[in-house]
Amino acid sequence: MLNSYSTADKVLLAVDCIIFGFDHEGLKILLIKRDFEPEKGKWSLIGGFLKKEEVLDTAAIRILESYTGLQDIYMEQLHAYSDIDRDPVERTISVAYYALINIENHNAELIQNYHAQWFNVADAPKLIFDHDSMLRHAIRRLRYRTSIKPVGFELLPEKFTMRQLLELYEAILDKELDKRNFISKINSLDILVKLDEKDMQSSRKGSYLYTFDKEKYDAKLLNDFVLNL
Amino acid sequence: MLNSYSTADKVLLAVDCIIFGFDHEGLKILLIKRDFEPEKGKWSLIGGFLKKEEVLDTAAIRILESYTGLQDIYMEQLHAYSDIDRDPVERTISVAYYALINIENHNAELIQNYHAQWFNVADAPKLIFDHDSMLRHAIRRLRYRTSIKPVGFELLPEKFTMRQLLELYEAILDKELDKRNFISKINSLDILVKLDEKDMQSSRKGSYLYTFDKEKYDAKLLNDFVLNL
DNA sequence: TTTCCTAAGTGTGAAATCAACACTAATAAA
DNA sequence: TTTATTAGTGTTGATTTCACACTTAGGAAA
Repeated sequence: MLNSYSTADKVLLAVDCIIFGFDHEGLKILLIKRDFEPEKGKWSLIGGFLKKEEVLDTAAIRILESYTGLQDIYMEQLHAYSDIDRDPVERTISVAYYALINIENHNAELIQNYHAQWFNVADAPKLIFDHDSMLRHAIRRLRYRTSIKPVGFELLPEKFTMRQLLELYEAILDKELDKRNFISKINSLDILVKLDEKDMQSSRKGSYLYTFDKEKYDAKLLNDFVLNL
Repeated sequence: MLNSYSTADKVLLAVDCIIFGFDHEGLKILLIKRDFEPEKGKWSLIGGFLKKEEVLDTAAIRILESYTGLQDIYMEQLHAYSDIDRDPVERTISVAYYALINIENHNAELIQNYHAQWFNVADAPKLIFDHDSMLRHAIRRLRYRTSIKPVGFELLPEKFTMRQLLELYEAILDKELDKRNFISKINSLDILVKLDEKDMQSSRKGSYLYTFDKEKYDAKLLNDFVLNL
């Protein structure tokens, strides 16, 4: 009987988290060294099993915290991976989630205590199972998403300079952008507020700081505006 | 222990299929009347349970065939749904898939034998569980996808007129498109072949038939070209 | 056979957007 | 005071998008 709940197979359901971070060096990915078998000692995405009475979104948040100490990170669902032998121990389907976070906002020490570590996306080590393919997939999605909705909220400090925003986009898209064109496109979206304050770290002259205007940003988000960079 | 395979919960994993079809009346959705409890007799997406030794993509194809007789339909994964009580009988996570098919290419009688039925997307009945939300989500995805890659292969007969293609896009996007602009944009993609044949059904004058140039289409598909309609 | 009716087919110009491009200004350090 | 460094700022030509309307072909009807 096709539809019988009682005879249907049950499977393990895992959640894997693809955490992107950004700092002055570029776009990074957070990995952990597995401390259990199989593949103990190898690098891996942050993952764990879904609990029976738990929603996937929540599981992703819980699992991420349990392995890195990172709290309340908003993640988006990427894809469900179900190759038969993707996990050699037991048949496991994995739902991957991804997020973008500001590396500097999060306690580096804490993350280290958990044996998690940031890698430049470009030179991440080989990962276990099908995690490399998840990562590739997530990068593609991130680039695409960047062209539909502005990112930045999650990746930059509350106050940031135009240069930081530019570099963030360059890191995500992996290409150089024209400074003037970039600034005018961003300004035309009308989601940033220019502050009176300057950041004096970056140069003698100092550069103005901006913040996101959360209200305007949210209002615009509803209709997936396109940002052609 | 967080990582123990042996103590992790196992859950039922379902697959639900959102099958869009197109004919002269517009965009439709294929639904079945459930013939088992719970919600017996209500309209529902086509769904079933994943088998233990089965990949999700394959399960989607199998389940669709088992309920409709439709064979080898290519579907894309949409999203995994995991609300705790989404299925009142037992904790079930569902991975939704969607596809676009040409209604006329598929045996209407066969579909009926299985108690499946086409509905205009605009006036589909209320569906069980969270299927309404899956459907809304799928429509959004379909519209978005339309702007990145041309659809049509799956939805139109092998030979079709420009008007049919136009109407397909209008149905998916739910807006009117300018005939001349549409034609020149489609032509600029250079993926259609104009045949010497005319379709005489539609008018006295008759309109030229086209086919997709599969090779050119595939070549272009690789780099997600944007089609701004 | 002529007239009529219907949908097919076809091009242009104005407006908006995109992409390329380089110099001046401010300030701290030397 | 000079120097060195990054911030900040507009224009132009090219391209793309959008709005828009008349002619043509051919079957149907008279």
